[in-house]
Amino acid sequence: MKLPISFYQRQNVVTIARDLLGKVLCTQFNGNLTSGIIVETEAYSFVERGCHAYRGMTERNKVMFELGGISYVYLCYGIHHLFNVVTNREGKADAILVRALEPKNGIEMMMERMHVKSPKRITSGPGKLTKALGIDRSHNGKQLFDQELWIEEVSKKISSKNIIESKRIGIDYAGEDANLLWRFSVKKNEWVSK
DNA sequence: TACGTGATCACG
DNA sequence: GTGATCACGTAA
Repeated sequence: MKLPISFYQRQNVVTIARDLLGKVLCTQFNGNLTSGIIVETEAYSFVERGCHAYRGMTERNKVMFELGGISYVYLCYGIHHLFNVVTNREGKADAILVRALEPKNGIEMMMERMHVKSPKRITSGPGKLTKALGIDRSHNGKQLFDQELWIEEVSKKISSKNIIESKRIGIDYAGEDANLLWRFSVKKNEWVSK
């Protein structure tokens, strides 16, 4: 079942980042379904320095200010497309970076997109999973309740004792806010990024 | 540890 | 316009 839009429109981005673990991120382009179980996320909120929206709205981050339930995809280091889920109400610019997946459907297609012959660590990192699922900036601002890009709920939920909290990666510029334990990952899951 | 890579942002 | 910066990944 696709997650309802109300899932994304709650106000606590940290809670939603935890809740996303165990959900399934899916894409379907030209009939090719690819998906993976979300095993690592990071929360970002406009109130703290780690967030792109901290200094207000720009051309790049404007979709973060829209009502939750859409994607925010941007190019990082000139090479990698990073996929985020926009949450909260209009004007409250929060988002969750999806950092790693455990591959589920369409593994052959993912290997083809990655130009590799083995699925080993094929979706273990935020730049890699977008490439494996075929996500790029053309999907920025897209509704997460549609035919090409969505997130599904599966029966089993990750219990809180199996969730590891840690500091977010690669935001040294954020000062004290870099110490927030807003990165969440599934304990002992081999697909978590290194 | 070092660096490729190009859009973006804050200057003027 | 321009230059510094960057929510990564790979090689070494």
